[in-house]
Amino acid sequence: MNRILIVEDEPRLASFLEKGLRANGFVTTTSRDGYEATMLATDGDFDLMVLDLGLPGKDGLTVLRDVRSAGHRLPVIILSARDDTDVKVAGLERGADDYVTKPFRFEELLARVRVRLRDGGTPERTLLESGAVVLDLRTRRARVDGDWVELSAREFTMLEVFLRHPGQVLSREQLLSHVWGYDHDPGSNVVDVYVGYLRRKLGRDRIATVRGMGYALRS
Amino acid sequence: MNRILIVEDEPRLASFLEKGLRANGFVTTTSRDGYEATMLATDGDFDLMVLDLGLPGKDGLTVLRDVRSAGHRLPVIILSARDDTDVKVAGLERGADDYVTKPFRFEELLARVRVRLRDGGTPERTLLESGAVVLDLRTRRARVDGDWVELSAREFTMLEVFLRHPGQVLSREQLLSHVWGYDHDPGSNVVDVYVGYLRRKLGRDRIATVRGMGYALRS
DNA sequence: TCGGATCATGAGAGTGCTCTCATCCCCTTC
DNA sequence: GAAGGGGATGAGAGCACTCTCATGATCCGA
Repeated sequence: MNRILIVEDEPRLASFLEKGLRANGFVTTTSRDGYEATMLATDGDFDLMVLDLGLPGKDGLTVLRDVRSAGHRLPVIILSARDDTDVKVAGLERGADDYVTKPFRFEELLARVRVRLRDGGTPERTLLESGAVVLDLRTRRARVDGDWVELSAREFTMLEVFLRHPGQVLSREQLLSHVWGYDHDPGSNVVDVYVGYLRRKLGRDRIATVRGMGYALRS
Repeated sequence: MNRILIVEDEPRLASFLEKGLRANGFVTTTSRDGYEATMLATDGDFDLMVLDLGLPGKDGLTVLRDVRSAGHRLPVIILSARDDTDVKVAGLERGADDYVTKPFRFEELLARVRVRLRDGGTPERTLLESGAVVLDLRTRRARVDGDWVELSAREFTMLEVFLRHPGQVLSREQLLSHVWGYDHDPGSNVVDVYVGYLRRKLGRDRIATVRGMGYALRS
């Protein structure tokens, strides 16, 4: 029986979270105030905190910082609005374990709550990076110079291959087999096309053409 | 430095696996024969085995069974053809840890290899079931009476909600908020439509209509 | 500088997913 | 058995993704 602290000021969303988590067997306590939330998280024995960043009064990130600096290691999942991307990154760097972007499906939150309660110690590797390019393996998005970019499935896999072979020149055949599978038509120029797509999204110079050889990610 | 035993008779695929795994820092040994493979897996100190089911001579499943009955717990990832579904299930039940369906992208295999090498003890929960319906959380497919069914993202989430609330009657509002999010238009009949899609795929009688209340999964 | 090889890219076809809308069906109740 | 409400479903719009093809641009060696 896991205890979850919900920190959310908007009544409709708070109730949505309470109902959903309780229906799934969790015990919840809700606070709509940053100061109270800090006390509860510090004093009470909660197993996890769901924390909205957009609180009036004491800000969510401040709550997080205070709880952490009091030495508490309980897992924290942040709820943030879709567009404050810098805040999100800052949240993760300052000690949040995960985040969900509003508006979200309940099952999405639930899955992350379960993950964080399951493996107490193992923080999953969700970020791959090289230079100014960061790839979030979970959300399938990339961050380039601080801006988030949405990627399609193919684009994502291709960038993942580049990031897992940093600086290396990858031939079209290698990319084909890694991204498309081992029995794909070798006459296709689909690799070129997707390099083009990635360049459009990541920036022109991020992927270098090595004439006669293939492509390489610049770092 | 992890050692991987590749058991694959088709030269092209064997080479594809060798190259890919080596490029990612693994040490590989390849065997194209079931008898030799059993010996290697039993004697040698491998950290993981990639095992093709479609071997000539001694069959892959037999290899797996023999290795297991010799008391070895090394992680085994099975490669199987797309359509022998019963074999696949049987493989998992007889002691394989994971499987990949041919033809596969290399990154897919790689991800699973990494997972199996990371958490030595924790078998991830990847199957949800109720009665004759089994949902594979990883591949986003459902098995109904032994047949695999492909699901779209929405269909998948919806079935997941049903399976996580076994036998329970779920209102349209509950389904809307769980599957579509908390701020979705309540006047939509999209829930009805997706129940229809699921029925088409799972079988007419799998989801019961409770007039005036909502829907429930039959078990 | 010229020409061929190599690469880049716009256009567009095909597909699957999601959702709305309107109509049809069926169940219940009187 | 008729009426009304709730549910089922076909049609189709809109969209994103994937990939091919053809053309245009660029590079590089002779």
